[in-house]
Amino acid sequence: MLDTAPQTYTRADEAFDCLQTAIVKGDLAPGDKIGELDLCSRFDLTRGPLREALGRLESRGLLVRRPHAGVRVVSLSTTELVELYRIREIMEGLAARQAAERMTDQEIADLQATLDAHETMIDEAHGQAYYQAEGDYDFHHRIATGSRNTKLAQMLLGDLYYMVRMYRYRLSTSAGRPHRALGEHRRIVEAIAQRDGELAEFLMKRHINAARENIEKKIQEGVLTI
Amino acid sequence: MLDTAPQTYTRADEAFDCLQTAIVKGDLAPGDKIGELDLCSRFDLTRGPLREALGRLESRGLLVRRPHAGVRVVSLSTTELVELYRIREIMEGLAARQAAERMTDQEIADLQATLDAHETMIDEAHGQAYYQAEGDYDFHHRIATGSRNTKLAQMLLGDLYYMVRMYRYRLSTSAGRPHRALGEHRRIVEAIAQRDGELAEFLMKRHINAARENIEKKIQEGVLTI
DNA sequence: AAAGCCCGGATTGTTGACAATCCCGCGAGT
DNA sequence: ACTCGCGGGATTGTCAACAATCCGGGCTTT
Repeated sequence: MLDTAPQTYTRADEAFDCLQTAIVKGDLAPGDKIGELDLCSRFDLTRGPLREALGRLESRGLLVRRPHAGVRVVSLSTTELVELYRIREIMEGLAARQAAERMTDQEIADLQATLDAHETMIDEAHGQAYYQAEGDYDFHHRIATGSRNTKLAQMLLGDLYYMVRMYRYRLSTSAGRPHRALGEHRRIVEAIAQRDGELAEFLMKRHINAARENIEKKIQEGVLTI
Repeated sequence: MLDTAPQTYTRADEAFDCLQTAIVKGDLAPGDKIGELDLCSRFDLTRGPLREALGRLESRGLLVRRPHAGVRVVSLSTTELVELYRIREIMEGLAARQAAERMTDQEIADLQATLDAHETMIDEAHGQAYYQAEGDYDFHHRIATGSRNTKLAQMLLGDLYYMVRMYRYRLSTSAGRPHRALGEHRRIVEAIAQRDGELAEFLMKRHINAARENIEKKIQEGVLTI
């Protein structure tokens, strides 16, 4: 047999995925105290694998656990959310630079095609910010893996993105930003296509910085309450 | 009773700490395949808490696990080790900048005192690189926490440092570097004391960059074989 | 009346046994 | 002789019961 790929999928992995998506989608809101038995019945699991999954999620910072006192979904303060974007800024900047140096021509072509798809999606669905959010995630995902930096991709994809997405559904990317963000994406890809790592890094950092300022503005306006 | 502090220390935490230090100290070498029962008897644990700890360590990237096939200590390639330093460079740079903006005067004074202690330690123990390594860890540790950036500190202290320390004992910080490194530390602290975040970031990035070049040189010389 | 203490109930942490899966050495076939 | 397939054995994944610890309501006390 030549199915070297999927190995097997253990119950703990299942529990991990279920919980992670539940947290990201907002089914488990930040600050919620969640009982182990509740989770077991909800996802049809037993406590063994569940506890292993809880350990992993705690280690990634999505859950906080106090011994004998239960486990809660992490609740970021506004300053912590902003700090998260400061980290994203530098890490994605590095990813963009290394992606410009290392992505294959095929990967770059795919990336451009992805942006085209996003553009039609945005044009078709006015204000349907959901697709934009998913598209944005896809874009950053490809660059992270394109960096060929294992640990960097792991930290971005495994830690930061889930935490960002968990808070993003609340502010439902503001009206004007999708078009502007798409333009920024385009210019980043251009820099990558020209193998200009320095420029790609600069543009990516500015892109994330703009997103951060957007969020800070919303917080100050009181639109975004955490 | 007013012992609000230590809560309780669960067996899984114990397992986690034991394994982590065993990996960092080299008792469990990279690439080793480790059986669960071996670990249980070695640390006097049972498999439940152990598996939870394994999950956490896997999530942090210190272990790799294949379902039904056992768990191995992660083994970094030379390029992955170098990439790790690229990540450290930008993250510690950010930490230094934010530390310059946010550390208290008391913390800065303590940091300077720490450096004085390191200096006497280095002078006393010629070539005893171990203390230098620990001192270096202490220095970076203080700056990470001084950044007041929760997630950043968590990523540095929880993920990157353990991985770096795990490989550091092999190259036993080269002869000339301790003094030079101490000088670099001193200048970083000066910048922090003057609240010059930009300079602190620049100096820290250059400091880590030098460490990376040092390692790359060793690898090319064939001294450091992974 | 407000604050502090204590106890019962529920939840978490831990354990040992059971079932499913993979690795390794052996034999058969080419 | 080398490759391929196949059990036996060991190891991992999973489960359900046991023990330890924390939270909330009622009571006493000042």
